[in-house]
Amino acid sequence: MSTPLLEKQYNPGNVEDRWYSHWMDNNYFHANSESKKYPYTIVIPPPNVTGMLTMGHVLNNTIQDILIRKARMEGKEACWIPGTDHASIATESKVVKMLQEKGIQKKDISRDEFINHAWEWKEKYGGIIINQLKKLGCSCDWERERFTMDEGYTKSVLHTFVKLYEKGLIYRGHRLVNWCPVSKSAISDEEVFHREINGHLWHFRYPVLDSEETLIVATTRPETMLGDTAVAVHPDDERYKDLVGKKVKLPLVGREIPIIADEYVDPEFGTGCVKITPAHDPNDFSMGEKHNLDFINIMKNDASLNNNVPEKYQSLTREKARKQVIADLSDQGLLVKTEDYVNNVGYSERGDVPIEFYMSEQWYLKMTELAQPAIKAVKDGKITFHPKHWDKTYYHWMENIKDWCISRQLWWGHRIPVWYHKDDPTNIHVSVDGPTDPENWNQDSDVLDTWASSWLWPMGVHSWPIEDKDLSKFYPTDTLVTGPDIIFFWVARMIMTGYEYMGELPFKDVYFTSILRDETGKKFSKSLGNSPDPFDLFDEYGTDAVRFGTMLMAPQGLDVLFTKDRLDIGRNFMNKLWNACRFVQMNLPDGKSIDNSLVNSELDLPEKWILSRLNQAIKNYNRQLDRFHFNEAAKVIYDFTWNDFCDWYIEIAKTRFYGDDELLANKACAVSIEVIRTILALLHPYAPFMTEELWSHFKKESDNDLIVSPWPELDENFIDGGINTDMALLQEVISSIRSIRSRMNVPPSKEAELFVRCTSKQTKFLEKYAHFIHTLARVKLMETGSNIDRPDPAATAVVKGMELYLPLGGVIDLDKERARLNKRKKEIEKLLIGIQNKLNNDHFTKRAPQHIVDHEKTKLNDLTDELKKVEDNLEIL
RNA sequence: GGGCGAUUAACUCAGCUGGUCAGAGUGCUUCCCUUACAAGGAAGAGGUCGGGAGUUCGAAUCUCUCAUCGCCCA
Repeated sequence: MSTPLLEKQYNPGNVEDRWYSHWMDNNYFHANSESKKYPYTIVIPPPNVTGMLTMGHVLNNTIQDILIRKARMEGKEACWIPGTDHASIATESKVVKMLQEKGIQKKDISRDEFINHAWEWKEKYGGIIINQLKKLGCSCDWERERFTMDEGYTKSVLHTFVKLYEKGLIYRGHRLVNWCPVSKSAISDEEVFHREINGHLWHFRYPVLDSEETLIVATTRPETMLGDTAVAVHPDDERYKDLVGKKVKLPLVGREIPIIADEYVDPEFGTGCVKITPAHDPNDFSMGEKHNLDFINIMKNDASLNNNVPEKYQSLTREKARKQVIADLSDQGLLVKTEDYVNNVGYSERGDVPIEFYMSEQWYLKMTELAQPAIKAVKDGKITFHPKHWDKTYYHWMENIKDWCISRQLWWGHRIPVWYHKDDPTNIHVSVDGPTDPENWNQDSDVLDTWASSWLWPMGVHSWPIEDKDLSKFYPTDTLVTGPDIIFFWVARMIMTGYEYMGELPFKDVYFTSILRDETGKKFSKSLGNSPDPFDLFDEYGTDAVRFGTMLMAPQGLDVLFTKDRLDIGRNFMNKLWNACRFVQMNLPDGKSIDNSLVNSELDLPEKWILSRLNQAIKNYNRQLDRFHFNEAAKVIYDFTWNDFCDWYIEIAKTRFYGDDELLANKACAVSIEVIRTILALLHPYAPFMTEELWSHFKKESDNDLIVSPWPELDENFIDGGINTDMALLQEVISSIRSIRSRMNVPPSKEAELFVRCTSKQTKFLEKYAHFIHTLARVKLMETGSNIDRPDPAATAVVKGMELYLPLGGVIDLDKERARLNKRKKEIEKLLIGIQNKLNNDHFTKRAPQHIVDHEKTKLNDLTDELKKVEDNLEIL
């Protein structure tokens, strides 16, 4: 342990990259599928291949790293499989934009050319987030890194499609989809979010054919009237009963369309008379099917109007078309009124524009059957969600699951493995490798939804569908750590594929992380620009401090209001531990090694106490980690290190180091090192870099690097309630004296005298530890005993029946002293009333457990005694 | 409209199986550059645990209800 002296401050920049390379060079992250060790596996939620590290990634991946590093230290075959996904829509839109900047339009180049550009883009930016994860310290098995468009993974995806198709679960359907006019693709329900928009409700007059009458319809989307094929009223609505079966002449278009009756119409809404546009509204769509109406699609794929509307409106954007329709109806006197109206508009998550409901041919996957085993797995407790309450959200979605539109009108992604015969397009070929005579076939031009590839992740990262050692060793995985926002997209679907293909769950525990928000409660997002760049934070605070600080502030299952000020806690803690180590290192005896076995020799109270507290900390720490309470585990190690070890034990150890008893000093040294080594090991998963650096100064020669050192073992024998009580008494005595000194403004340099009236047992105790009292409270113990007279004037404190007197002569402020004693008196009286009420209650003494009753009795005695002493002292003043 | 969650000190939050004077960090006040650390040390002020009701010998904790805020779904 003759390492160079630590610097006064911890400098993260100097150590982080060095240790990461060292770990990589030693292959510590790699998991061996031949190993006899019990596996512990995590698959990373694959980030978007062209994405950048966000604070959300920091939170999420730190948790995974904590789990995997702990498992590794516990002697498991720890395997954390990293990778990225191809993020079909996101990547394609980035590539389209990049090409546009170069003056290239997507429509002007071939599919192959576009794909080549996309791969170039992926090669250029794809590695960034991986390197960022390395900077964060993630101990992933990089040899196992996967990308969802790797050759093998692609085979898995296509294989799945073929299997599901053959099973009859995949079908092609012509229906309304959520259409994003920006990416010009269908999107799933989950990719649509709703926004409240202050819009209008327009009332139009439609003339009834062969009649003087008119009907008034109300709509929030006037432009769609160009596609109306009916007007509907409620069958029981007396106002319109006579009109049902007649026709209206659609203004602007001139089409004659029927007036139909349907119970779906709400007579209370608007005029009770609604326009029906089956090709552009889901409700109208089903009504169209029911009443056999015409379906007139009036839009192109960018939501501008097509040739199915009068020439005047063709090619107008939907916004312009709306204005024009309103103006024209108004000119013809058919606009009755315009009301303000708040409606909920669906937006495309990716394009951030209102979606259209658009008729198109898409591939769908039937979900109900797949969902059943997945529901059961959670119900039976085979898969546990943390926090638990997410299971309700999960059940609700799963039990009302709808068919999944899995095709996307994009080029970047897994192309659907379906071929249509050139002579007869109804002749379909479905296979992974395609037809043997490809010249006679056209492949479907769509690609699969990205989630239809990432739902295979826990098995697809291996060789599935080929069984091999990796797959059998590392499937199922143990824990999935992800955000609750993708519970449907990803988590639920992985459980389905797990059961469908492996016949087994994909993971046992799912930990849902907090959602990070800024100080004002807004979600961190790129578009708002309110998310700090993690790398600025790493530079400013050190990566370990960011990791630790983030974990400390992330409560389970709640949102986190993130401010970087809160990382100060992390940085200060790292510095504190660094300096505690530095101090111990400075006090190592020159040239001699410390006999570690001294830890097990006969020890004095402070040493026994710190080892007792240490083992309690190990116990609590393990417990909090086992139940995925990462913030509370962080707090356990923080409190122990700072409050017990630094504030008390090290201060006591100083008296050993500066004293003249070499054996005591050596024992204190051995115990300090033992404690430090244990703290470093426990903290390593949270703060891998600094702990490894410190470990290199404190490890025994025979020790491995910390990352592969054993997890600290809990020894319950060290946990000793009696020791804790004794030490608490000593601490209370010292604190009380400090409090008096501070209250009376006694300068720290001045030593005071202390008289104590107490029992002979307490006398023994105080005399035994007089040295600590002297050093830590800066008083000289003068006299103790049952018949000590109170010096006058003196400040007093009552501690567990002991009366402490500090004769401070002129510095005593009698008013302050009286005020304080009175305050204490009131506190005690209030407590006593509470206790007496309990003890006078027969129900309490009869029904409460004996130890609770006994405890109340003890409290009664102690407080009564203290009250008397406080009162006595008040009287003297 | 349905579901989930939150409400504890000035701020941000812990508080597990109901029981041991309701805790932490930050901020605030006072003192201290004491030879590990001023990114530090010592002491201190500050809370009818959102309101109401109930269960219980006993409720921050369990139940109901109301209020406010947030999220998800339709």
